[in-house]
Amino acid sequence: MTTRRIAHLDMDAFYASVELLRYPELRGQPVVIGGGRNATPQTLPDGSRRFVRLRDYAGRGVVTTSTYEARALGVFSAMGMMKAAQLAPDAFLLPTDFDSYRHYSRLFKAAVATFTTQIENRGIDEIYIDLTDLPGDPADTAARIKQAVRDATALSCSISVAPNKLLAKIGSELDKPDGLTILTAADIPLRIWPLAVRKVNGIGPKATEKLAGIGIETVGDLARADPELLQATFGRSYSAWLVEVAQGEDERPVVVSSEPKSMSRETTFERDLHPRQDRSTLSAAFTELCTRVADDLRRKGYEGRTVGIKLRYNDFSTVTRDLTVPAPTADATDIRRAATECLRRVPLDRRLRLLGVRVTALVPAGSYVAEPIAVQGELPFSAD
DNA sequence: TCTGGGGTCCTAGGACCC
DNA sequence: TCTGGGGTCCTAGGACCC
Repeated sequence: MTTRRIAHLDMDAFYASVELLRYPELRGQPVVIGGGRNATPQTLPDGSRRFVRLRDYAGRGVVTTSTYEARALGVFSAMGMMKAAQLAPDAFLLPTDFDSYRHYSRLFKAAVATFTTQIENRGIDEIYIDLTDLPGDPADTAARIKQAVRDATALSCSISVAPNKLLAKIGSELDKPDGLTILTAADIPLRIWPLAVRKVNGIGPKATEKLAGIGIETVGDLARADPELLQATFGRSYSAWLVEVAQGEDERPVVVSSEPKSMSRETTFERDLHPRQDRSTLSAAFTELCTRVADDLRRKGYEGRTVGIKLRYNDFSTVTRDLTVPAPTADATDIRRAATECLRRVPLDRRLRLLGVRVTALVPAGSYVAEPIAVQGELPFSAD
């Protein structure tokens, strides 16, 4: 078996870096991307721009991303905006502009595609690349890819080349920003084992806490852990995966194409809404969500058979309900009808923070062929 | 003034079928 | 008497990722 050469490419502070292309005067400043439209800078009559400071922002929401200068002040992705404002009141705030980020995402992916078709999308700002069958030194190829991305976008990225996706993903974080990291199996004890388990893609907050509970803080601790104890703590499947992770093992292939499994829209309200007192507001929002999901489905050419809702109450507890309908649909009215059925099965006695609508069990539009309807003679019982 | 929005994958129980 | 077993679908929840 030959050793694979898998690269992970991660754009550096992607959203923030795209914003700095548009607002170069903010370069070198702590900048936070988040906020809604009320974070949009104003252009003054003299042509200069007036930016919103974090301390002036009022509202719900979390930090989407931040520049390295803001991170130095302790402001990271997913942090509540209010907490971020306490840490960095003078930081500049900008609204998220997904259209722009998608544009630059297409540009950098097209640049990489001039090297190979063996690319796996992992969201808007990162990809895996299988370099195994490309001629030449993988480190040299990675350096050329970085340059091609810079030429196409004026943005920097970090790349790691490793024997598998697990290690490549970890590696691209080791030398950020503008990093190029080569990892081999020999690097595992020296460079991987000292890392906190949280650095592993797939070990999140909950697993990190449970691991800490049995004295495991680093990947090295995990490598030395008793497999029986891991199994007792995490179950068979996840513990087996943890054992592989600790050895830097990962056989997952680079998956070049995949079909979407679900499409959804959800919204967090400016203030919590009461199902009765705010009935008309909620109803309008509900219809809007159904319409947007239907539009997404149509635009991308899919239909779905399972319609679901998601409610988040004012205490942040979340419930979901779903309903499978006889034939797939991308129609807003059908979706709303099914979603309304779901709503009937959920307690509506408290204020709602969030409402969401989802369609799953997707098939390409038009591919569905109806099941023949059973005729009476085939029923297992007499109809009369 | 805690805690977004769009996803994937996994688990687990019950229904239902053979 | 004592309680098959495998497979799939549906539903609900949760962990995790970007």
